[in-house]
Amino acid sequence: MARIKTEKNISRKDVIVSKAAVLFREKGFKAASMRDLAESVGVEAASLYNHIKSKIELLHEICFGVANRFMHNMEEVESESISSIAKVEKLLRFHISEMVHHYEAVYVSDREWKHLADPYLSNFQNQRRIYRKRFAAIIENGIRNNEIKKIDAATAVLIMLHAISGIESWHRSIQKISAAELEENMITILVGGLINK
Amino acid sequence: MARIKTEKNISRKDVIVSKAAVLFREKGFKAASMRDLAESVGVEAASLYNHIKSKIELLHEICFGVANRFMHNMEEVESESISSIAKVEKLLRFHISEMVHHYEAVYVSDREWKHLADPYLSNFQNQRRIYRKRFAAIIENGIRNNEIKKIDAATAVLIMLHAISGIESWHRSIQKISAAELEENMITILVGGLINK
DNA sequence: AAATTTTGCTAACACATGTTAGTTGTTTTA
DNA sequence: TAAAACAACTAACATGTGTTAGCAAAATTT
Repeated sequence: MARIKTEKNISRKDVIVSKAAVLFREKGFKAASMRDLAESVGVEAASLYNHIKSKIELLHEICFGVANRFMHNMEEVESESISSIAKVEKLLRFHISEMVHHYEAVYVSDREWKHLADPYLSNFQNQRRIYRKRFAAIIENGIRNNEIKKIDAATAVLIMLHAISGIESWHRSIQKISAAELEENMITILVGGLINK
Repeated sequence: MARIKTEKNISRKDVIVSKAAVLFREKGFKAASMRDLAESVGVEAASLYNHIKSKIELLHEICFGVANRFMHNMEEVESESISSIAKVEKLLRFHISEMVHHYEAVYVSDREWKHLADPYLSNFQNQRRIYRKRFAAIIENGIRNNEIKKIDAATAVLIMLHAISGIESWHRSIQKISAAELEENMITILVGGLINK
């Protein structure tokens, strides 16, 4: 009867959620079974239910954990008194950093949220829509004061957010450039495409 | 005993594959059941097997159909005698157009290929890697003759391909800008970020 | 019109899945 | 150290899954 190992301030539930993120990223939410997860945790499937309510709860935890971090950052950036381009750059750098350092959770939140069930699903979609709107508002501000090219702000947001999710391929690639280099390259291309030269 | 309706030159199998693409896009490969598919085709689940070998065969058809179209276009673009930037732009416009007009299939091929089984899986991954390499080679060429900024070509490819997959959000959005407008915006931002001004 | 092929149906199987019940061992608390 | 809480186990269930077998009707070919 080997227990799930935990460190200080990390509950057994946290361990399970984090292993779930790895598994969901690898196989997708539907294809990953509770028995798979149990094996990766080192326990029988039924034992997981001493710590969690259901499989879908794991997806909630992952998705909303990520969404909350992004929302929090958005608030911080909005409140700063810097140029629109600088705000965009800050948001992008945060996205890149999250994708690099919390790869599994961010990836799962990005790709597997469809499997959430209402009311969580609507809630999540709402948060996303609001986030994109606020991102777009920053760009529109930049367009108004001629920092940024006259483009459709919503399209720009869409491009940038999805571009960053491409870091997935970087994660998997064998001969990676460094994370710092990756970040600079992405900023160069993405912000470079916005600036009104 | 109502038959699956077909038009000239469209086999019943084609009808099934195309309905499968819609369903797989909507729910994901694993979550979409053969009974779901049967219903959307207007037939009992078992009847599907008069036309296809297995569920996974549907994914093969979708993924390789898309991959082949892209590979074919790559060959065409490579053979033209135009600038590197013009080649990149042509490739991007093709991607955008495919995403707009064959939304479901392209989306599924992009997101659900993980569920392919070997040897198809390796084959598909290979094709993708090769495609990206050739795309990167075009960019590297552009860097060498100063058309394009000095950036990591692989990162640029990664950004652009993923950026385009963001058209998914455009497809779902309620108040869309026109497809043509979308295309111009994307080209402006993506190619604008590359050009060595 | 007869023969053959195609395409649909019902029924069923074998298997994997998420989850619960009930029990036993292990930690923590009093 | 006894009691209470926690966390693991085995067994099992209900349901959903992809798929096959066998048969009937419709279309196509001869």
